[in-house]
Amino acid sequence: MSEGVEWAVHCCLTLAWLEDDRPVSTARLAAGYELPPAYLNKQLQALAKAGILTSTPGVKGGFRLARPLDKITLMDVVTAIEGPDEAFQCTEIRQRGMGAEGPERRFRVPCAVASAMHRAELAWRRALAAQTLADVRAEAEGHVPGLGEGIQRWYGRGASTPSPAAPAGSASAASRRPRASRTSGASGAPPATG
Amino acid sequence: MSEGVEWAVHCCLTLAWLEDDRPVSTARLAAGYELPPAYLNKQLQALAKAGILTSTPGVKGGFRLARPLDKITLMDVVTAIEGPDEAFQCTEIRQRGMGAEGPERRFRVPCAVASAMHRAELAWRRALAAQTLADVRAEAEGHVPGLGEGIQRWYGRGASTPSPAAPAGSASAASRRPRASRTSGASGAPPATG
DNA sequence: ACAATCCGGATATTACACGTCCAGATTCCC
DNA sequence: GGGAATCTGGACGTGTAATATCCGGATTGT
Ligand code: SF4
Ligand code: SF4
Repeated sequence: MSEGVEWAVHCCLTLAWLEDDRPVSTARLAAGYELPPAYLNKQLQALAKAGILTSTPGVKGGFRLARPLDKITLMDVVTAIEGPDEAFQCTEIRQRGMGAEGPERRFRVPCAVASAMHRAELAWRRALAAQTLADVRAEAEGHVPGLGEGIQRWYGRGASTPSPAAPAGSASAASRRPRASRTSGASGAPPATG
Repeated sequence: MSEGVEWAVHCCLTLAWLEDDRPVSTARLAAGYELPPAYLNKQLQALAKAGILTSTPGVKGGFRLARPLDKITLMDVVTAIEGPDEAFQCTEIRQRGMGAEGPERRFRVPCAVASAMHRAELAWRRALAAQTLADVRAEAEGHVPGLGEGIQRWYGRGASTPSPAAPAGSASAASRRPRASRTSGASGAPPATG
């Protein structure tokens, strides 16, 4: 699964925590997590095309949530970023080699391998669709009570002026951080934050 | 998911359908599905290292099932080929940018995003672990009754001599078939065979 | 008018799945 | 014993897709 999913979930949650219907630009969302702004913009565009975010152009434009968090499931976000294809893609190797003789038999009958994989995929998708971003937000706030306020403070919301300079070090040495190698593993359990 | 999973499942089922404890070489398994032999060998080695197959070297060597089909789950095969990593890998973007201030808070508390994704992954793994290759085989035979006998015939089993020449066109124009493009989609439902 | 922003495509870079090849070890058959 | 067939494990090459950047165009606020 591409890391764009993680970015997308975090951006949606951030937009919700701001509790503010003013749109937030790609640059500011990217600075909040030190992500490459141009690439993050691609993911946000995908979320907008999927109807999860709405985008407004112009100098005070940006992105905002298209609907409340409890109407956005994790399945929505994953599908918007990853596309609709299933993980297991059948290559029809069964029709090759010893199965490539007469087209008489083995046609149109459902495949046991593919349908077994399909059942597992369905279980995954159901589990994703059963969890809304509101659930995730609630669980996160249960772990870290001050979360929303901290984010609002970092974004300078609450003050009517949109805070001319970014409060912290802004975006500087952002990109070129090679995604943590999958083999190295490092820490095991689901790590910090919420 | 890599196509090696499909190859692995088909090879295990084929070994079971042969109803014969003589090992089958990589070359013959590859010829049966027109797969690149050297690369299929890599997948079979992974299955052997996972304890699903046993390999015997030597001129009459090859691979055979290490245990009966009803003791091999789809989860076993997928893990053997794909490795143990979860699909969603957290990059800890939460610790960057606005979250990179003091190490005092947000440490060691479980992550809501990661654990939600983890729950979905667990559902997928449970669904895979609940289906054994024996189930898949039974479902396949329900769809195409003559399956096992046809495979045994193609492999020349039943005749005590291991059939000096491959019955059909053997392996010739095997590889270089670009895996069906994921975007093209083509047919929708789980396709033919079993 | 100008600046900030989104939009969408083109392009570059990098990681990894895919595939080949080779030297070594083991076993079978003559 | 010698040769052939096979597995083993690693190095290597290849091609595609994920990652990342860039630019021209359109839209909107000041
Ligand atoms: S048996 Fe199923 S998984 Fe295998 S090639 Fe046929 S359709 Fe694909
Ligand atoms: S909040 Fe969860 S998913 Fe996001 S960076 Fe932290 S641990 Fe990873």
